[in-house]
Amino acid sequence: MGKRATILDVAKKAGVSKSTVSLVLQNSSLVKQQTRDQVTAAMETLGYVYNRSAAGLRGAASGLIGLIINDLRNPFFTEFAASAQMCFARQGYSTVIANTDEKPDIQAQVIDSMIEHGVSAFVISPTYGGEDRPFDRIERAGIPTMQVLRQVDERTDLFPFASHDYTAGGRLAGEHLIAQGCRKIAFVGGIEDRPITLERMSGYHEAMTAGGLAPQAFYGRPSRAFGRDIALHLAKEHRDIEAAICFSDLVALGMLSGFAEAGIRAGRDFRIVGFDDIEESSIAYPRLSSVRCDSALFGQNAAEAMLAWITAGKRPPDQKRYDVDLVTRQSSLWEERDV
Amino acid sequence: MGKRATILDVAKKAGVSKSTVSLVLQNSSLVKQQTRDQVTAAMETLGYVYNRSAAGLRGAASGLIGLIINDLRNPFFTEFAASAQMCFARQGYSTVIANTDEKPDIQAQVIDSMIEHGVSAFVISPTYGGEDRPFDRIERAGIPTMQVLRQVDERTDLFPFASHDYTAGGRLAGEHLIAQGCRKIAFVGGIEDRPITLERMSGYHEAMTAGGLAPQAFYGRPSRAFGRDIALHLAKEHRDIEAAICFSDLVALGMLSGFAEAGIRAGRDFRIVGFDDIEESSIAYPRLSSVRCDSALFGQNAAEAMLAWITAGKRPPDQKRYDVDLVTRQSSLWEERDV
DNA sequence: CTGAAAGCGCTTACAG
DNA sequence: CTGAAAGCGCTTACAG
Repeated sequence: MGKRATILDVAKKAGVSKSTVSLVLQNSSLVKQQTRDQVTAAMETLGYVYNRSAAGLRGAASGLIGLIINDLRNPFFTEFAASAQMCFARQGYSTVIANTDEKPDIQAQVIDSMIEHGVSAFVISPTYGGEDRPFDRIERAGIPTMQVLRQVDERTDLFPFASHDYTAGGRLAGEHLIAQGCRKIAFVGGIEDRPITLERMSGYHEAMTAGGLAPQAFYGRPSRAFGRDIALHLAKEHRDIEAAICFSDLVALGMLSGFAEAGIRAGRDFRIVGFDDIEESSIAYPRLSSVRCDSALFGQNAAEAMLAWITAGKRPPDQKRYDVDLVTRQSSLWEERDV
Repeated sequence: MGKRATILDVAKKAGVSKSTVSLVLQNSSLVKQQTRDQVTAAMETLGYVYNRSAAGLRGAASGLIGLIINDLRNPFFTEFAASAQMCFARQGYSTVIANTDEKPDIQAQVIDSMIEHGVSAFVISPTYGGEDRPFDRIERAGIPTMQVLRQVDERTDLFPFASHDYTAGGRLAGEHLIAQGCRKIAFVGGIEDRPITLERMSGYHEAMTAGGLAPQAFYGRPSRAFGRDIALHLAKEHRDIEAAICFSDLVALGMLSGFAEAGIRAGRDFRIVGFDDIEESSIAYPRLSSVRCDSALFGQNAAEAMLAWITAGKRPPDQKRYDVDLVTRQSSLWEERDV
């Protein structure tokens, strides 16, 4: 295989100095086109590949973005991560991704490791819990960092936060179900007292209060399995409840499955609205109504915000909430023509 | 924020030479415990972080693994990627992940970029198609590389291939449905003529031939949407077909949804077996029978094989097929007690 | 067990 | 527009 070619080899081949080669690499306008072409040709024939370690040592940006996700298996986060990664890739940035699986110690380890690798920026959907403040290491390293989807560090002036306007989403869902004539509407899923749960519920509370109705919550893991279980539970013990706003589509899809099992017709006997609008929701049966938080778009927005920060120095605002909207489908407004 | 501490600072603080600090970093046994402790303490108080760029320049392994996935949004691959990444992380390796979205040009770009970053190894679930052989750049760079789940380069002596024993899985599924008394059994989903489709079908063909039955295939994208559409199609045009083996669980889950919509009771009126056994299958309604290809375990196995290669020089075998088994659930063997 | 020295492949002022 | 020189923070023989 031989040794990898260096800029010195390229310089010799092209008949210029190595500084010139370096300048070509930076796309500097100091080099005239003809020289540039010679150098490029030499790189081509030598099979030269840029050595980023060497560049990094001398102070150049690594072109590596650290993307840390609390639960990469959840399609909501997968979609976000994949979209952000592809947006970074289009701009020539590579993305180091790590799944922390909601474990603070893994998150701490992964952050340290990425700092060692010299990531130019962090985008983190963090894990809750853990002893010390997880971002302190990052702060010391002075690496631009955005927290997304979950805010765990209050210093948003240091670590700007971006998420969806969940409160508005919960309100839209609540108002919609009330407009459908539902009175007993439950909120299903989400870990009690977590910020996201509180946000998603707060809009629901507002809508219920405005309608003079009493809210009611069934907390639990935001998983299909929980949704299924709660549907079976409601079918047995709470036949009075007419509708549910779910913490996430995963929960809602699980409820769809559970109601099917219990012989209850979702959309008719029981109305359901999910949260997130993942791809599956639009083809489930019945089609699932959901508060759309466009993950793909959000991933792209977050990536672009970060790129603007590290390339143009434009720090994102401390807090940014992206709009959501309600997509109504069969599960909350069955009509005969849908059959 | 000040400048980041270097080994020189640590050495001064600990009252040793910088070589000693470096040795401590390598966990060398040449340094006695007391010295090691002093150095470690100095690193602690200085907030020293290891600079991998510098180390990489001097020839040390980067500790970076390149993981390239053709479709990161598909839970089958997400599960694999997340599991492999976490396995690498446990051994102190960071993982650069890229989703190629089945696009050969993105794959080529991503490979180049990762080579620049000096990844120590590649694990690739490649994209089909594209002009030139995508692995040639890797070969020149001499980076250990495994192709997983899809074989696109015939040189498995250079790029060992690991996957599941799909043929056996198809056979198990076929034999099972025949044993259930089905005669007209279709194969649904998968792009025609792709190696994986051929593998998954071949076992089905074997089983059908052995049973004196005629195979029949409906090709298509391995998505929920396709499964839903084909179920609606079968319900209208092919009421004679009694059962289906699906290319993937995604297709099978889509069929479940489509049959529910068409008023056909999956598991009773029509039997279905999926492929992959993703998490959702065990809680879908009806519970989906599936050929289990344990993605999480496979991801771990692949990661461990790669780690053995780069740390102990043990190259994986040219071809490795991991066993699969059939998990039978309601969708293929409904019985009254299941109700 | 520890220290002094060279060098990995780049980038960055500084001259010319 | 291009060249010579220094140096980024490590690792690696080589002495001691």
